[in-house]
Amino acid sequence: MSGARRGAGRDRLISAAKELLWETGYEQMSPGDVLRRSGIGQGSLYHHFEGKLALALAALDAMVAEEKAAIDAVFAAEKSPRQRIADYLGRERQMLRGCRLGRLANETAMETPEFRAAVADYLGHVERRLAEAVREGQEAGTLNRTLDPTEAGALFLAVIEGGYVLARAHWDEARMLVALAGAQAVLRQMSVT
Amino acid sequence: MSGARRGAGRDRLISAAKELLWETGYEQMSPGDVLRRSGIGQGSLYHHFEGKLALALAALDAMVAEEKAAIDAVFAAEKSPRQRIADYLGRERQMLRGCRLGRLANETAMETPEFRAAVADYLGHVERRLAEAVREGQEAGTLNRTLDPTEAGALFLAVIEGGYVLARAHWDEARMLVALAGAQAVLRQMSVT
DNA sequence: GTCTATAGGGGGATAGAC
DNA sequence: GTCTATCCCCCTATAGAC
Repeated sequence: MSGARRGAGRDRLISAAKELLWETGYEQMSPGDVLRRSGIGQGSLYHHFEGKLALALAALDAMVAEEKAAIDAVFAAEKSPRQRIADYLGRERQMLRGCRLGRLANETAMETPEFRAAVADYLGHVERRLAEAVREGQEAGTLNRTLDPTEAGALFLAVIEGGYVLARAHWDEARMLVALAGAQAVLRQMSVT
Repeated sequence: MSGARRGAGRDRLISAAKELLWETGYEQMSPGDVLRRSGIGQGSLYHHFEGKLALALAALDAMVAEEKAAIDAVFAAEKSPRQRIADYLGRERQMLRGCRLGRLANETAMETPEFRAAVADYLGHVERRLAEAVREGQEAGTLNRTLDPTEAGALFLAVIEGGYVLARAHWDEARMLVALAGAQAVLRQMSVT
């Protein structure tokens, strides 16, 4: 009773906000949209949250947790370092929708510290997992040292995030796939065996 | 007189719109903002343009023309292919502001064909220049063939566009610079001499 | 905790004088 | 071609009944 359980209304608001943040971004997401989509009445939003921003931050936190967990599954320790990176690169994606977190990078809401921190948290997590895998592979001798682990991690992540931009700009998944093929070729070049 | 000359008012509106599109994006740019910044009165905007979208498209076209010209200067033919790519990668950038065109990739206005086409035009132009340089270098024997020209062009562009996302997310230019260092290392790996 | 009703403000656009 | 005045709608938030 005491704070452990949260009402279904709150959760439905967060679910709707998560969908809308991905589909339209923060500025474009109006409280009215959230209410219509969640089927919840006007005042309830302001019972559970201080306002639109607080709701978005709650939704963002949930998205970050989900995406970090999905990333950790891709980077499971039992795989070889090279396989982890290959799986991340070749992962299934809804390319035309854009990265759930990265697509928010240009919203004015990024000026809000907690908002920006959530996006940075996710991207930093992926980048660290990538760098970690490269370092491990180099130490094990299965990846060569042509690229610095940190630089390689940033490179691979940037290709993905930039690939989303290309796919959306041309409205064509193939534009991301070409960039991805370049990254995969780089990974092959790094592979020793 | 007959259509050759455009009033100063129109140009000032476009200038203000160009600034605002870069600073805040399209959805966030209100006609009121444009008017305040340009110092022009209410009705004049609708004398020169059908509405906000038409103004933004005119501003976009101007931005694309400017940026393509700047890109063509970077890819001047008298440079070696490798130098052209290196100059593009190492180009001075306002990393925290984001790519003037690429930052619009996630706006809902991208659903408007002319809007999306402008962004795609710029990005396609850069990608072609990059691929062209790689192909030329390979034919001249100064770049090896570890990467396909098309894939390399997409890779380099995606790293830049993704680098902007990383820099903005962490609010730290260094995050883009690390990814860039990775791309530069890849370019070095491709260099024969 | 959820609802309906409502309010203030600004976004996007138009009217019409000068 | 430029200006001021004005309009309608929706965005964000609050009030208060149930």
